[in-house]
Amino acid sequence: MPRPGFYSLDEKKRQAILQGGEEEFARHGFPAASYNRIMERLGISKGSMYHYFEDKADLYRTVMEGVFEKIEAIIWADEVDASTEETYWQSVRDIFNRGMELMFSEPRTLSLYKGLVRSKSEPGGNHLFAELVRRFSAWEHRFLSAGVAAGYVRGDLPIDLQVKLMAAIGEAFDNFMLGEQDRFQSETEEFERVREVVDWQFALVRQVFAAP
Amino acid sequence: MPRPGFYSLDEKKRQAILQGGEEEFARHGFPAASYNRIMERLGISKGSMYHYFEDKADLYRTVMEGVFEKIEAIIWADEVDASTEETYWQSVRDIFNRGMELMFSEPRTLSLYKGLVRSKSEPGGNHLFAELVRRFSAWEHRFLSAGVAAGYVRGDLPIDLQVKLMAAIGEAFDNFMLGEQDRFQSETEEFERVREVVDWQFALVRQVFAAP
DNA sequence: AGTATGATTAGACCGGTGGTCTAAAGATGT
DNA sequence: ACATCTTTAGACCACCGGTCTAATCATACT
Repeated sequence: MPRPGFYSLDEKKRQAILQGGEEEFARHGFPAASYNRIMERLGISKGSMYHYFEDKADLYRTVMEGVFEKIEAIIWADEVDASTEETYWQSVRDIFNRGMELMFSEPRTLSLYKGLVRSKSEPGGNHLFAELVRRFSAWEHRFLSAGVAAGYVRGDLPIDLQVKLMAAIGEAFDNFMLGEQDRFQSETEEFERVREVVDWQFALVRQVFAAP
Repeated sequence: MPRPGFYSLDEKKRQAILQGGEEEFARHGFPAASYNRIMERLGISKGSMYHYFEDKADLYRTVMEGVFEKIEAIIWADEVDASTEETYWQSVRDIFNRGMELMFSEPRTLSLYKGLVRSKSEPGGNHLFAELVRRFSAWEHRFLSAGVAAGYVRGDLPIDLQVKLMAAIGEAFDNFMLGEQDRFQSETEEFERVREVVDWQFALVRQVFAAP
């Protein structure tokens, strides 16, 4: 958590700091991001920065709070509709679509999110952000549980495993798209391709997680 | 590639260096591994080390060559038998079993492998080991292609995507096991649990990749 | 007005990182 | 014995995250 000094700043400066952090962390990921560089680019002295935040990880967590709220507002806006099997999978489909939109409207936000998810399996100080990761995956946990409870999602595999599988599949598709993205001539062409791949992803997810 | 100086060393010293690198890289992963620490623990001066290898990444690549050979020898020992659908999936199953054995007999080798696979999607200098990652995934590519050619593996998704999916599913299961591993009282108990989870994994892989 | 309190600054400093470079020592061939 | 080439140790560099000090500035209280 940020130190009190951070909250006594005016809104504008606070936003500037968070934005500066976002840029650096999105570009380099947490380990390679330079705290010194963030201060320099913001024109804030080291002393002040350590007056606002405990350390580099503290700023990172604070930045990720904002990311979390954005993603929560956009992707997880609606509750899952588990009234029928079709409405349930339609809800899942909606989530995928909103994720796709986010990829175009706020690629940096998505990049930050992915960086966090990736960090969970790193050796060394991976426990630093465990709590944050847990918060992020809580939603996925929630809508999968709802599916299991309603009998639409398979119950033969542990929920935790299914959550990890869902994230892993998403990452595989993301990486696949990343490898393709220099082939596109126009943004509309890219958009069409992304829509096709998201179709595949949704079909696969339904195939994998649907109750037999 | 190591400098000539490395190859003019006697076998014993060369092995000691590679082993020292293995330990450090397995414990901390490439980014957090300390090249200085490796030299200290080996009792080799910095000047010498830079006479043997271009840089930290050079040693890492060389270490990973050895890992690659070990994995190739153990896991990919036999060619896939695509004569019938059942022999094909049995081949896949064998690969999973051998991977499981490796997890117990040489956890460090597997840890190094996983560290490399993880690095592929990191921002920043991820391209450093792209060639290495390609070599590692070549085998998976090969046996999936054989499956597609024989009509046992689905052809509606690009092979590259399927390879990534296979790796992602493996990672998800690995992470799941990692989260469980402190619960076990005995090694036989752990072994039983691992066997169960690998059963799930194989069943899921067959479900996902089998041609419809 | 005077003074205390806290915010902010620049920058020295610490132990660590990967990487460069120099100068000496060791080995080798003639 | 001398010159050449290899190998060595370790000083040095810029950077990292983080600590600390001393000086400055602004605000608020007595």
